[in-house]
Amino acid sequence: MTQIDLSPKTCANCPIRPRAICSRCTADELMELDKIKFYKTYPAGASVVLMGDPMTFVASVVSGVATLSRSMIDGRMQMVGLLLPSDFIGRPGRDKASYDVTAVSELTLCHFHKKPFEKVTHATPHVQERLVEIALDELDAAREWMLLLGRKTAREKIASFLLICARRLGRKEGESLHLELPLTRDAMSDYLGLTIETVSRQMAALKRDGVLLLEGTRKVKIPDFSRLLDEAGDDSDGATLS
Amino acid sequence: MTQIDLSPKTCANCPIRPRAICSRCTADELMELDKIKFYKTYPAGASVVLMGDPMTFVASVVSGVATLSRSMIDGRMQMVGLLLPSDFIGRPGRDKASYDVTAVSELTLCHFHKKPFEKVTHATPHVQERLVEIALDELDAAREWMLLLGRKTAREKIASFLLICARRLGRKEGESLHLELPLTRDAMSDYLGLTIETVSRQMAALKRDGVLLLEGTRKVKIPDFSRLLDEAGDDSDGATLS
DNA sequence: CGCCTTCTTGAACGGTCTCAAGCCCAGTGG
DNA sequence: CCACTGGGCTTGAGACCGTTCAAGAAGGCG
Repeated sequence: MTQIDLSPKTCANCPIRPRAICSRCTADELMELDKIKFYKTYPAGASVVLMGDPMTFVASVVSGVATLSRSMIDGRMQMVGLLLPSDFIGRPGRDKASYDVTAVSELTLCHFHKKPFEKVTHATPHVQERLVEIALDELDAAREWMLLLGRKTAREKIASFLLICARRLGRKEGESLHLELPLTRDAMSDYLGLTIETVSRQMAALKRDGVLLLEGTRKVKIPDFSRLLDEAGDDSDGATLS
Repeated sequence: MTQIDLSPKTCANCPIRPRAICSRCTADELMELDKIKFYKTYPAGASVVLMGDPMTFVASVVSGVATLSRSMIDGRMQMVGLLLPSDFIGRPGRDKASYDVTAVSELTLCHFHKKPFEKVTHATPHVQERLVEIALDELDAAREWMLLLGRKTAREKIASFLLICARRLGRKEGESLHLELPLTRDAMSDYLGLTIETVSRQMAALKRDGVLLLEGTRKVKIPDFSRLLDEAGDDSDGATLS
């Protein structure tokens, strides 16, 4: 989980450029952004911001995994977003955080001070444009998740989660698909609106039924991808893998 | 529910201007938009678009209520958005509908042909800017809803729904707050991730406990707003009413 | 009036949660 | 080497909340 990247951090060799907020930027625009950016690495488990905190920056995930979550006064919590490399954190035009952001693995962010970022935003339509796309993509993901939370069974929820992970993190090896889960069972339960016990039981059930193989608790093999699709209950949105 | 508006439909007397996609536009920009817009009214119950349909337009809700929903092959469905006047439908840059859009009351939309709208979007930063805001607001609402779907009890779900309705549709009359529910029990159940029976039972329970009064099935009085806030389980986000 | 549709109410079932142990494994210290 | 510890995970038994199935009430409208 703890990968050490010794290469210098510059826009030129940035691994997330193709999908990030700056993907459409010209060389000139990149230089503008470059002036106001800074990198920071958080250890696993660290809190990046807490709901209600003043937000003085926006950022892109460069490496690692973070979660967005909301919680109720009595402690119940629901994860509302999973942030993987290239995902964007923060909202221009709002000065208080609407969610808790937590690093679940070692996490490196590319920060922009918010005020200057907003200026750049107004001046460069390419950033604004990409921001609309990102926001609308996240909106689609959130709504997909609403269907999962409101209507899917525990088993379908687990299968859907594996599907999402497989699409973004999986690697084909021969016939089957390998992936390493980015979350603990506990975090999975927060994501899926379940308890940790139910997550554990359903993982066991899917294993028993041959939908997946487990190596340890995090490494998963999917022998038959279409089987997983069925289990997730989605009306197959094509795209076997990116 | 069926209001007939005989006034001529023009941007000049548009009731939703302050919040709509065009709210920031200058007179010149409005004229550009005016060229590519057209109004259309749908009867209650009509389908506006179905998931997967080609989307040739985007639109704003002028009057009436519409819902966004997704459904699974076996018929389970989850509402993922409630569209009230001034809300925006559609997504520039995508040509297939991601959800079903349904009119739940008589519904009037202000349509823009998508292609020309996208051009205007690129040319006028004010529209782009407002689009980012709208998308991010919807994202916040969707994530709030995820907390509700994943973690709240049936009773809390009903109370939260009433709260949302009260905030956007309620009118103070003396001490108490009056509002007319925009949805049937059935649509409420789709929204809240419940069954219609549970909705009915919990409405009855809230009535029994004095949280609300019912006149018929749609007209609701809230004698004590802060009581409703408690029942919803939210960490009071201030804003008693608009 | 009868016939819709919408809503309410009741009884039984079942999926998920709660509570409580116990397992596995890595790390630590004797 | 072992014993101990703590975190993450699994497993079991029972309770509970919301669903399912079924019937009936309340309007709206011919």
